[in-house]
Formats: sequence, C-alpha cells, structure tokens
Amino acid sequence: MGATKTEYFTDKQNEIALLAKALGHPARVAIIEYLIKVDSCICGDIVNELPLAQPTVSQHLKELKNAGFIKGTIEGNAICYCIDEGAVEKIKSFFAKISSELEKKRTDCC
Amino acid sequence: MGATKTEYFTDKQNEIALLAKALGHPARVAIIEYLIKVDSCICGDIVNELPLAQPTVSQHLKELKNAGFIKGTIEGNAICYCIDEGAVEKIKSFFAKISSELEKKRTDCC
DNA sequence: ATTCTTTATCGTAATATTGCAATATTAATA
DNA sequence: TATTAATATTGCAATATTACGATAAAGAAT
Repeated sequence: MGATKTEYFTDKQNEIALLAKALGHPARVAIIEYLIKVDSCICGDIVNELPLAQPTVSQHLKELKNAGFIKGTIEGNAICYCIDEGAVEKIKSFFAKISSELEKKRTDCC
Repeated sequence: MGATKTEYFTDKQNEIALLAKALGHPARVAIIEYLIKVDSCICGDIVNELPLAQPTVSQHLKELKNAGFIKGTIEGNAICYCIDEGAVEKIKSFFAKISSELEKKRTDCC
C-alpha cells in the first residue's frame, strides 16, 4: 500500500489530478508565474529566480514537464521553457465548469 | 530536509499550491465531481461512491476540508458535505488569469 | 439500555516527494 | 582541446502521502 490507485478512477480524473498535483507546490506555482511574467519563453534564468538549489529547481521543472504543463526546447547550451497552453486550457476549463455548475444549483444547504 | 520550504514563497503562491495539491489526487477530484453532480450537499453516501476503504475516504475528505475546498456540517449522525465556493473561485480565477495572460503575450517561441 | 449506522482516529506499512551535494552531460567559447 | 556555462542525473536523508485494519465516538433506532 501507499501508492495511488489510479486504475480505480477515470482518465479524466487522473488527468486533472496530475495537472493539479503539478501545481501543488509553491515553487512550481512560482515557476509558472515567472514564465507568464516574462514575455516569451525564457532560456535560463529560472534557477536564479528561485530560492532553491539548482538540482531542486531542475527537478521541479521536470515535474512540470512530465505533467505536460511546460515544454522545453534546447537552445544552444541553455534550455528554453514555456507554458503549454493546452494544459492550462484543460485545468482552466475544469474549474470554470465546476464553478458554473455550482452557481446553477446553488441550494445552499450548508 | 524533505519538507516544503513554504516560507520562501508568497502567501498567494502557497495558497494556490495548497488548493491545487488538494485536487492532486484522483479520489479527491472524484469527490468534488460527485458533490457537484448531486444536487445540493450530500449527507453520507460518499464512501459508497468511491472504490476505497472508509478510513481512506475519510482522510481524503479531511484533506479537502483542510485545504478549504469543502465544508462539512453535522446532520444527525451523518455529515453534510458541500463545496466551498470561495475556494473554487480562487483557483478558478488563478487559472483564468494565467490563461488570459498567455493569450495576450503569445510570442510562440517554443 | 443495547444495537446499528455513520464518520473519525490511531497505528502502521508501502510508497512518493522534497531538497541538496556531488557528479555527469552537453554545447559554446576561448 | 581545455575551459566555462547551463542543465540533468545520481544518491541519499528527511518528511509527507496513500491506504487500510482495528477501534473509537456519537447520534439514531429498536
């Protein structure tokens, strides 16, 4: 025991959970915010922006990449990172849907 | 080491991370979806909806509650759970903002 | 009062995450 | 080709999460 039982849930549920989990750490929220703040993709620089050691940042970037949140392309000896719009769209519309459903059936029993 | 260095990040970043983390497990996504699907708040029933043992579900509910995602009120010997609209609004607007910023400055370098 | 039902908590095992020093890799540059 | 710069990987310790059996707690029903 100890491992998440992904096979018990739908693909959609697992996908949303994966994306949400990717942003379940303040460093990764900070990375996304930084990628947004800086116009265009950024090559390098991310390590200097965060109060964490380089291997730790590299690991967080890897997790964001694995979740599909960011893309990285090699640009000389640096790597250019940017946000994957598709991923943002997916999780954005999940919460937008939840929010609108909530408003529709506001029965306020609690 | 091993613990998240929350003190290095802003309150806002930690708040978003906390909410995102709460939905970083398919069972918790399923719980939220179920609470939405069923009109009004639901008293009981959640355990039977999920393919997990009762203590596990209870733990997931606790985490959603700690993150501020759901509220629970005692209703006889059952407990009535419902979604906290404020939390949904917060994370919804975070992703909506990310999405609109992305569209604004779409420079497509990757 | 006893039993049933519902939910929470405790204890514990398995696994995952977080963080970093040390090291490797890879490409640009001198 | 050595050196430098940027990023990744390895290895490991500390901590957190996931899952569940056993048990507790508390109100409802008999």
